[in-house]
Amino acid sequence: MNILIVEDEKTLALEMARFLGKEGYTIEHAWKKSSAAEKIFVNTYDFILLDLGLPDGDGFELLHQFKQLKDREDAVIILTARGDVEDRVKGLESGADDYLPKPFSLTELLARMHAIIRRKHKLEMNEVNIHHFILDIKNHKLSFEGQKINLTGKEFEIFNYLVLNKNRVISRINLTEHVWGDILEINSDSNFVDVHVKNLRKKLSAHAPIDWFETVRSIGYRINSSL
Amino acid sequence: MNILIVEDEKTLALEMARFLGKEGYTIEHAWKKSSAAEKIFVNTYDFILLDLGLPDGDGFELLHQFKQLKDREDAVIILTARGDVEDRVKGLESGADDYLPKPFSLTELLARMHAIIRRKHKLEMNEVNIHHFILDIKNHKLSFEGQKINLTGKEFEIFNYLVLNKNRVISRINLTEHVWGDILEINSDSNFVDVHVKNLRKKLSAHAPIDWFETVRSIGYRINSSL
DNA sequence: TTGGCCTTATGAATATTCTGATTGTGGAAG
DNA sequence: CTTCCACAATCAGAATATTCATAAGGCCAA
Repeated sequence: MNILIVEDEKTLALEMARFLGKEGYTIEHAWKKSSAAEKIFVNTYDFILLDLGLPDGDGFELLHQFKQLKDREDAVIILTARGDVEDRVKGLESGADDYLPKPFSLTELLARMHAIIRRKHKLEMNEVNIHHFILDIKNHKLSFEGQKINLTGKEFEIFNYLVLNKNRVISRINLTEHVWGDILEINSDSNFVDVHVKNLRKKLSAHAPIDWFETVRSIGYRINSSL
Repeated sequence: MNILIVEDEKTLALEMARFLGKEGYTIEHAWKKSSAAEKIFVNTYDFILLDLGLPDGDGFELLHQFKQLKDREDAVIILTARGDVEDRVKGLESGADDYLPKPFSLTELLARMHAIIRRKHKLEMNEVNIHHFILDIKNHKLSFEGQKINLTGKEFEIFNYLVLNKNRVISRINLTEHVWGDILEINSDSNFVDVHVKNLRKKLSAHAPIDWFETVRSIGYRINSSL
């Protein structure tokens, strides 16, 4: 999953990036409203972590601009100084998904993010069940009938993304965007996605047939919930 | 589906082409108003993505010219710099189907396109029901009473195009244009359309009679919604 | 420095598309 | 009613495109 951190306080931003990076998220920064706007218009993110007090403008304006965009799924979490009850209300009314008063613990941020994922995908827990495989989003674990399956970082991210978007075709480009983030140059006719998918499939199919994990030729991949 | 990209900024144009290409669309470019006009008069497209600021003229003029043509179904999406509220209003009044302020994310462009398809064909979702076959346009999936049917790319495109234009006769040329795009050189004394139609029919008729999938002799094909 | 992971490179395997020849068919002309 | 012809359908194999599989090299974190 890819995240945009909009935060001018660099120490905090780096700390967040480091922490979330270790959790397997792909991070991008923006220090100012202007650069944040550019990024938001051009890319899509799974999460936008938005500080309201930016050097060159109000974060609310940015949120407002973002909300004008249609068909966007990005979850927005507002970060701001404690006690601004005004802000909190205003933020949520403006369409933010959650609000986190500063200072906050990174653990709490993560918990909120997980909660949002649950909500968005209508999950009871931070687990998804696919054909008897159990994907534990929170703990980055995958198991099959109690048996643990060790996936590498990229493998997990790919599986995670495909499972959360089950029954939809996910193009390689889309997958790349969300798993690798911005890195895709215009060139990049590499096959790293295919390689990871192949390794992932190998690990999965060691436990059970995975005919529900389809290749959609010349487009991408799709995981079907029902066969 | 075939798309005409009218955009002079080549980096952006190529990026769009690459992205949409990988999503299964057939792409054509035009860098200038003049060449765009030529193409628009000669061919028909499913989508025309129109940048307003062209080197040799105003994109509006082009849009205007296009709107003079009758019996054209091409959807037009205007691309222009953010904040040009004038342009926005003018564009939509001139008969564009949607408006996308630059910069934009490719994912969003795709979402808009799907939305337009839905709107044009009065669909609730990106699905069409034909005689108990369910065609899932967005996810490149076809099924019959729960049973999945595997179509190749061309087969899917053909079926898709015929179904969206059901109850109309579609000539081979028309079909070729939309499925294959510009590629048809003077060569095409071949019967590749027939071959794909035949294969498609075979896969369909394995599930149910398809007397609603007619051949109109010396013209082309037609799919009837009611029998 | 080591071990695991990610990426690149390459060729094999597979699926799809196209070609060209051949057979089948509707319907107009006689 | 039959014949004939242009067009459509069918078929199999060649050409192409895409994906899968394997392995090696590089990078990063411990």
